[in-house]
Amino acid sequence: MLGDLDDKAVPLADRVFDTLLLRIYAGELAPGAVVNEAALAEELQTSRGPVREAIRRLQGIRLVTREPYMRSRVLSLSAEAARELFEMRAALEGMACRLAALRMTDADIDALLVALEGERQRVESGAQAVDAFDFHARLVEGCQNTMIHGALCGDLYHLLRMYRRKSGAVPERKEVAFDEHWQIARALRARDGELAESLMRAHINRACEHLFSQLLQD
Amino acid sequence: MLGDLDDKAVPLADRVFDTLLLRIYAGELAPGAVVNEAALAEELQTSRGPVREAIRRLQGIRLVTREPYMRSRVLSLSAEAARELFEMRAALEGMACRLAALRMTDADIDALLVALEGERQRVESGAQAVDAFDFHARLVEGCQNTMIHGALCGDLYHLLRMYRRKSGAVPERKEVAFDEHWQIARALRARDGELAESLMRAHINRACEHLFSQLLQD
DNA sequence: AGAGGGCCAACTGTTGACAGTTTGCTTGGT
DNA sequence: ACCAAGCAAACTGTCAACAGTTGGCCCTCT
Repeated sequence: MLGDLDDKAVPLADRVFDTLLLRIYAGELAPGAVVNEAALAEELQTSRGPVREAIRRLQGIRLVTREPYMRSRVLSLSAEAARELFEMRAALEGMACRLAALRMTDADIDALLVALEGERQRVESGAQAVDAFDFHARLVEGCQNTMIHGALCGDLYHLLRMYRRKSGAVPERKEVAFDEHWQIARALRARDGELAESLMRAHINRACEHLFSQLLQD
Repeated sequence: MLGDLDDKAVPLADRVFDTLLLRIYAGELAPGAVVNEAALAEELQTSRGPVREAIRRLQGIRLVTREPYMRSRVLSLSAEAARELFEMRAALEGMACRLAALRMTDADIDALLVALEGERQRVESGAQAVDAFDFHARLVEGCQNTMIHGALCGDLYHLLRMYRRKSGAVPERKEVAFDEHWQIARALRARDGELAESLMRAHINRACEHLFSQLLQD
């Protein structure tokens, strides 16, 4: 009863969901690929029930298509959908930024600035920056709106990752992104929500254009 | 082969989903009420499979809580969650408005103005305005972003309906709402996305405050 | 009488079999 | 060679039984 601490029962469907999400991230389930309940069930050593449930959840967050009786496929990425994704992100993350400027504590903002400075040194020293520190995530948490947080860090983030993967790993935008982050942080410090929002929107628009330029090289 | 046009097979799970959604709307499944798979299955003359799937979909759009092995309940409404909902709506619908100002055709905007004028006459003549004409829905379609459209007319709309129900039927805000709609439409006509967005945000904020004043009367 | 622990009922999670629909291949006709 | 109808395999949807977990009831002990 001492080494038996895994007493939190995790439903199979949840684990299958995580597995499929990882496979989509890894490109193992590439965009457009069919998602077969029976095949996955056999491969993952389970029955079709949990697999079906996991697929339905993926359909719920739009990572997999759904059409009754027709086999579902991993979402295929289009430039049009990417545009929509970034427009939605600009709307939500801009608002998150505005709210964060009103609601984050001084201590939180200071901590953010410190982390940003650490990031700068890491980038300058040429070390491969660990992505562990995520400026955007901290900001979105700072807005104190779980609904916006859930949308940005959930559904939208999954989609964004798919596009990032498609256009190859992030190539040399770290320095310019850092400057833009720094500007936003200063707006937060000045409690200027209006400015913070428009800076964040511009930042996201530039990221969008950058991704498009990568995308159109095919 | 002529009267046999219902050849679209509709899965049971979909119909159960619609049924449950309607029951939540109607208050038959009130906020906080437990949602029992077996009981619903028996009542709806089906097995637990489709019912389970429908519940999982409701959980996906946050209308029902989810916690493994624990009975799920219809979301209970809080003032905090209402604030978050309106903040998110302001972000998305504001952006939709801005984009619509850029993308709607002149014809579409004219049609919107005509419909708005018809609405005005209907309101002035005292006739119970049919809610069929929805200014917001038209606008959101005009932004040509299916992702934002899906979020606003899907998940968020379901939640909004629950709050509207809780605070009783819309009491006398039709005229003032009409004026605000008119202002927004004029901004669209002038192709002023910036103005249209801020007008829409203000409009939503006022609706939010109005709902809060109703809500706090308990 | 109140607190703590163990049992039972009800519910959720999982499984394998069965039913209905789609898809692509085959087959016959032109 | 091409097209259409039809057939068969594969897949999704549905079901009923079984396994695992939770929450409340009752019983005991202090």
